[in-house]
Amino acid sequence: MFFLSRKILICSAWPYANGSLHLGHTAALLPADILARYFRLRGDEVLFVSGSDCHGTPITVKAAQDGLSPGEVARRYHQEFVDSFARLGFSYDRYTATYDREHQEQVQEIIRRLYGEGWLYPKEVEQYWCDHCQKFLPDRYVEGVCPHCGAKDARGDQCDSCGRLLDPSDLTELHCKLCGHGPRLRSTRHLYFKLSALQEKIAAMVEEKEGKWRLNARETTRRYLREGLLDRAISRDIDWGVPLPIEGYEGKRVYVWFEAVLGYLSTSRRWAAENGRPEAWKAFWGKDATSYYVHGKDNIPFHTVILPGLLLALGGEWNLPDRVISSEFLNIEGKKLSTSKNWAVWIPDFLENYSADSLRYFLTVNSPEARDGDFSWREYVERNNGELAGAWGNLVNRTLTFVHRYFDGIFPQGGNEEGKELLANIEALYGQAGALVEAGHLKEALKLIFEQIRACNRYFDSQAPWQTVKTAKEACAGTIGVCLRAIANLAVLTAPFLPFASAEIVRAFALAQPTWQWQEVTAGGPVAKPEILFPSLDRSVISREISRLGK
RNA sequence: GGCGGCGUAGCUCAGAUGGCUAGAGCAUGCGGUUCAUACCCGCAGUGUCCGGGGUUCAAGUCCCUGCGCCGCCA
Repeated sequence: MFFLSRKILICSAWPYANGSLHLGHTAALLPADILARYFRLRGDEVLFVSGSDCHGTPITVKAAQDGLSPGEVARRYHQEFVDSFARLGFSYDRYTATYDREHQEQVQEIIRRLYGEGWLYPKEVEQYWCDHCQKFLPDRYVEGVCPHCGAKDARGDQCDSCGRLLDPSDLTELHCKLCGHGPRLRSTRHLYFKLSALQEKIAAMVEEKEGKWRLNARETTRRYLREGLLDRAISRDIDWGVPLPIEGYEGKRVYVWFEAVLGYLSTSRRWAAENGRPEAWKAFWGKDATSYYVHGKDNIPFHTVILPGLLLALGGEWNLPDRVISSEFLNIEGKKLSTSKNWAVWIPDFLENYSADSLRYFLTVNSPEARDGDFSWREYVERNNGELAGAWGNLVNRTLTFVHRYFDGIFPQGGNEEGKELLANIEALYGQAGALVEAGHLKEALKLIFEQIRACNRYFDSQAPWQTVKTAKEACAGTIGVCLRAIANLAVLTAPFLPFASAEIVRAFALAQPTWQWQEVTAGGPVAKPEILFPSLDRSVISREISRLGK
């Protein structure tokens, strides 16, 4: 069959390396891995990149708290992220860190170029300076009394006790978070990016991509455009980040958000260089490629305004974001996730006791596209036991157990009319579910696949092979043959979503290199019996896990 | 405070461009089956589609307004 291989670029957001990965990150980033696995199965060429965001003020805050250097904090969490993602089954082609030298050099090169071409211009602004510490203070390092609730030690960006967003100048009795001395305003010079000049081009992009971005991404971007794009400072007076490579700006660092989105580009180039084809990345960034950007809704403007703005400023034929998959937030037990209150489920912890597949299943099937979702342990346990273990795991288990008990583990010949219909419906899923996945509707795709899993269980029941095995062995063989072929294909169809379980089934059937199309399994060969794919969870974990939240 | 999104069965969620007697999974009740991880299958429901106005032959779907949740910005 004629098949044109496409270039698919998948960019998933950069988790911030100041704490462990939690369920919120996973929910937002998971669609990227499902897409990557799907397109690879289809035979498309995929470049799936991301990395750890290792610079910026919050990391220096965390470092000060833990008595470490910012670099040590970033390295520690970066290593942990690499491990967590591997165990979650995330199949990045390249996962980097923003402190890597290659990344820093490329960011500096881009900044030099933008500066040389007049896209960056200097501007004097007033900022708080601490004489005692001899440094400019980021907003959150300026503390004082909150004008709204009177709390002491409100941060300059936000008051922790009343939750309001603030400007440092709102506060009274200002003091430096580090030394307690009073800061003063002092003028400083920053480089600004001429985003305002790109207003029309970015507006044109939004129209061009009409219907391909998630609604929240499109509307948020339109809102920014309506308000008019503003030039943004790309530099910061801090000492942890990529140094600005421009004369007169020594000691200043690149604002993390400009740097992190450029990481997609720098990581793509590194991937290409490391694979011995230094030019290979270009095809994934050109107009013939299709790009997917996957992140949480708080990241929208960085991907739909700033990154396109930088690419447009760089000139040339860049492909701007085709598909933007911005997920909503995930609540935990009905309450907003909060890392500081430990109202969160941490990935390293979660994976000690529960499987990645069951989490991938839950997050895919349970997260709404247009509003915040909810993770509750009760729901998680019930879906795991009822749908994953009960429907899919049990279908595999009952069928393979049957084959081993009555057919010596050999794939039997045969089929029947009802079976033909079932198999035709499953074959149709490759097209139906595939189209949904490509459009970013992962949940609908997975639900469609699970309908056929249930249909297969129904078929098994209605055929009652446990009876025909005694009375009509040939009919029984036909039934089991149909179920086996159904399972082999359902295993491929679920592979992007449940990679670990699928791999086991594929191994059991000895399918060589399955692809996203009907898999013919030859009768007469042996079928192995895998272990239980999805262990049932005891309901006691519900109360046990809930009681650990918030402590 | 300004802007945007959202508010649908007990629970978690589907329902572009208005035509539905409003759906799915789970949970609940009843029944069947025993190959299988007390699993699977069948049947049965249940909903002032957040409240209040309006447009229309027709509104969960469009408009206005109130309430609530979420995000962004200042």
